[in-house]
This record gives sequence, C-alpha cells and structure tokens, in this order.
Amino acid sequence: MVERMAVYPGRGLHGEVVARLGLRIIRGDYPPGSIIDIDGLEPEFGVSKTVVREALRVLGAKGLVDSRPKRGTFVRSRDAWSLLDSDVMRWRREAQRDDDRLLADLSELRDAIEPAAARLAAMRRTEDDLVALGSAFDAFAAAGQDIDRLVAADLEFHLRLLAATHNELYTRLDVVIVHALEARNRIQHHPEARWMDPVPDHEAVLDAVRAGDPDAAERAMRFALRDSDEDLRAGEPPFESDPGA
Amino acid sequence: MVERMAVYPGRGLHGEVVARLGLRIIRGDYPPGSIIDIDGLEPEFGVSKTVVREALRVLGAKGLVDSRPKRGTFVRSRDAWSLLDSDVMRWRREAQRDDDRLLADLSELRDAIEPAAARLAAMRRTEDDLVALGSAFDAFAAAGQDIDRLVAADLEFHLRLLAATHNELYTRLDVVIVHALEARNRIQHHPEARWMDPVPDHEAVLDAVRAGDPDAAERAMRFALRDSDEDLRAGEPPFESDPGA
DNA sequence: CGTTTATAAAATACTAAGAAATGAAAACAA
DNA sequence: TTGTTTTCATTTCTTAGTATTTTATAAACG
Repeated sequence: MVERMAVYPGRGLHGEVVARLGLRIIRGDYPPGSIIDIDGLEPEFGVSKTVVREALRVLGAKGLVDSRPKRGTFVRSRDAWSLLDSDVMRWRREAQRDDDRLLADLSELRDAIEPAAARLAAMRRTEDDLVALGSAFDAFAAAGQDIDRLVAADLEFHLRLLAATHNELYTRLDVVIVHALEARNRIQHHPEARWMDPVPDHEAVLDAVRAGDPDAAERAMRFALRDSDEDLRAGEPPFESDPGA
Repeated sequence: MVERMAVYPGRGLHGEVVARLGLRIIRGDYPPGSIIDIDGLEPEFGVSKTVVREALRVLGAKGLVDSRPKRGTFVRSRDAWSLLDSDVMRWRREAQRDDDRLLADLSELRDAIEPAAARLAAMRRTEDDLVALGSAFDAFAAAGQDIDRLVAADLEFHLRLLAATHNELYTRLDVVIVHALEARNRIQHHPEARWMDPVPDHEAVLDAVRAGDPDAAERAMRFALRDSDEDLRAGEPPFESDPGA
C-alpha cells in the first residue's frame, strides 16, 4: 500500500494552530494584504506567542503569509501560495470555497500528466512496478460493488503508475491525483448512478505498460480519463441535457 | 515582468538557518533517518534554540524533517520531500548533487505540461494575455545575441503562457520552467555553439494561441521543446555521435 | 522648495530559563 | 510469552524581557 501523510495538523499544539489558521486564510477570512493581529490570536487559541510564531513560520513556508518589522504579519497575495502543496490543497478542499473550479483545474492537470506518465512508465517500469500495478489492478477488479475498496484500489493504481515513471517530479504530483479522485468521489456520491465500468480502461493501460508500448499506454490513459470525465459530467447535474422531458 | 520570489533565505536570522540546513539535508550531509542534534546546532550557528526550532518547523513544512518527543528530530525519507517546492528545488540545484538527473526530470515534465498549457492558452487567452505574450516575444526577437536578454525573454514567454491557461495549478508549475531553463542555461554556456534559432518556434506558438487554435498551439509547443532538447544534446558531449572521426 | 539626514516609534526578531507533556523502551507482573 | 506499569530522554510550550529592523515623520540643509 502506498503511504501518504499530510504534515499538518498533527504533532502537537502548534500543528493545530497551523491547520486552523491555514484554513482561515484560504477560506478568505483574512483577505490577501490584510494584517493578522498575532497578539490577538494568542488568547484566541489559548497558546503562547511562541507557538503562534512557529505556526506563522510554517504558513510562511507555504507562501501564505509573510511578516516584517513595523509592517506586521500579513496574508500574501494568492499567486504566492504554494497551491501544489499537500496541505494547501487540503485546506482548499476543506474550505469548499471553489471546489468545482479546483476539481476542474485538477482534471486538466491530470489530462496532461497521466498520459505522459503512462508513456514513461511503459518505457521504464521494473518488475516490481509491474507487480505493484498488477496487484492494484486485481484489487480493483475484485472490489465489485464495494465503493470504498474500489476507490482505494483506483487511487493505488494511479499512484503506482506515477511511481513507475521513475521520475521523482512525476511521482510527487501524486497530490494532484489524490485530491482529484477525492473531489470526484465526493460529487459522484450516489452509488445507484451506475457509471461506466472502469476496469477495462485500466486493464488496457496495464497491458500496454506490461508490453512496454509507450504509444499504446498513453492512448489507453487518455481514453480512461475521458471515460472518467464523462461519468462525472453525467453524474452531477441530473438530466440537464434533457430539459424538455 | 513576471515577479517570482523565493521564500528562504531572507527575513532575518532564522531564514539563514533554514537555508543552510535545507541545503545540508538535500546535499546528504544528514542522511534520511539520521537524527539531528539540535542542541549542537545552536552554538554552531550562533543562534538561540528558538531560532533553530523555527527553522526546523519550516523545513518540516517542506517535508524535509520531522520531530517527535523521545525520538528526536530526524531527516525524513526522500519520498516525503516536497520536491516541487520552490526552495527545495533551489537547494537541490545548489547542492549540484544530481543536476543532470534533475534537468532530465524537469524536461520530461515540461514535455507533458507545456503542450497542454499551450492548448489551454489557445482556448482561454484574454486580450491582456496576448499583449503580455506579444511583448515577451518581441523582447525575445529583439534580444539578438544578448544572451541575458534572450534568456529572460524566453522565461517570460513561457511563464506568460502558463498564466494564459487561467488554471492556477498550471500557473504554479512555473517552478518547473524556471529551473529547467536555469539548469539548461548553465550547461549550454558556450555561446559560440550557435544553436537553432528559437524565434520561429516561439512565433508559431504565439500565432496559434493568437488564432485560438488549440491543436496548432499544442503541436507548435511540442516542436519547440523538441528543438530545444536537440540543442541541449548537441551542446553537451562534443561530437559523441562521431567516434570514428 | 526640494532633498537629504536625523529621529522616533511600532512591530517583529531574538534570547534565556524552566515547566509540562509525550511516547518509546525498559522493568515488571501475570 | 503477554500485558501493564514505570521510567526518562526529548520535544513542546510558557513566560518575560531585550534587540533589531523598518517605516514614517520631522528637521536640517542646499
């Protein structure tokens, strides 16, 4: 099983402050440019100034805030935020500010990354990669109607594929896959809306990667993503395409 | 001009510690799993324990370290590092540990991202985007033999293109472009190795984006990237392809 | 009148020392 | 062996105070 771990919250009191402040900023409670009253924050969270400062350092490391003598601690403009950071992404989803737009952005990024990753994986996969991909696929196929197992196996498969590129930067884009799938699964909640069977699409990708056929792998992945997108569009606004009925 | 700003170093004493420790970790001075003696660090950097702690918080936010009671503060395994973080990327390049591999990884990522970005840009570009792209291109064409101006305009063009996608996640992948170009320019230092004229390739991209033709934009970008890669291969190992001469 | 140079103040930045909480491992008991 | 308690190293947090940086203001100067 692939392990992933978010950094914040966790690890003590200050992590709590990081999480809550980060969420607030992303939610827009403190608009960019506005100054955060850190002395007022201290009693609010019931922690000492040191903890607040450490939390702000962490948020600063993720591009959310900056602080200078005489000017104060302020929220940086949105284009300074590390939007690809795992925590920032999670806070964004928790804020549910623009979940639709986020999902759209994530999907567009997947469209670029995953076919290319499939291509690279077909060229570079090791025996271990194939074993991992194979077992993820098997779990996928064996999940049947169990939504949770299905979702987990789906994620596992795509992450293993990224890893099989043996390109660390592709591998680190796992955050895109994780949140794209989570966001999608939230929308696609109603189980009775039987979507297209995803197993054949994934099998085609796996076969191409096994065969070491880059072109086929890329093509199969494009196909799988398109099918998945269609499911999504079909799942969301019920029968929007049939207003006359 | 597009503004970019690295977060660390800067902003006081603690930023210095962050930068130096980050570089050390990425350079491999403290191998993953090893425990960092923070009490010993204190006199070494000549700062108080608080500053060391804040620096470690920042590094923790970027996935480089973690610390737990009774176990100590330790370097996390490499696959926890935020390799897409701007600072981590810079430290990696400063460490020059595996600059070749990094450049290869970056190029492979560009191959996936930029054609897709060109496609999106062709569909979504605003009038402002076209003005910005146009002036970047003009600066590019007018740079002549001035390497520095040429490099700056090149970067500007590609960043503007990312921005024209109007997809924040694509836009934030600017870090990939920035470091890919910087790493490339370091290798491609010798100016007399006259590479292929890059202006026509960029012009084709610009024209397609102007015309709102996604397919043409994607194609043109692929073409430009391929030419650029060939320049690189031609520039590095002199005449390796002609061992018999 | 405009420009440079001192001054003041507001906020962060840093230091220092100690108390509290945590959790891993050892000691102990069943 | 297995489960429970105790120990203790280490981080975590608190508190209080000092230093530094930067901006804005005002004064001196040409």
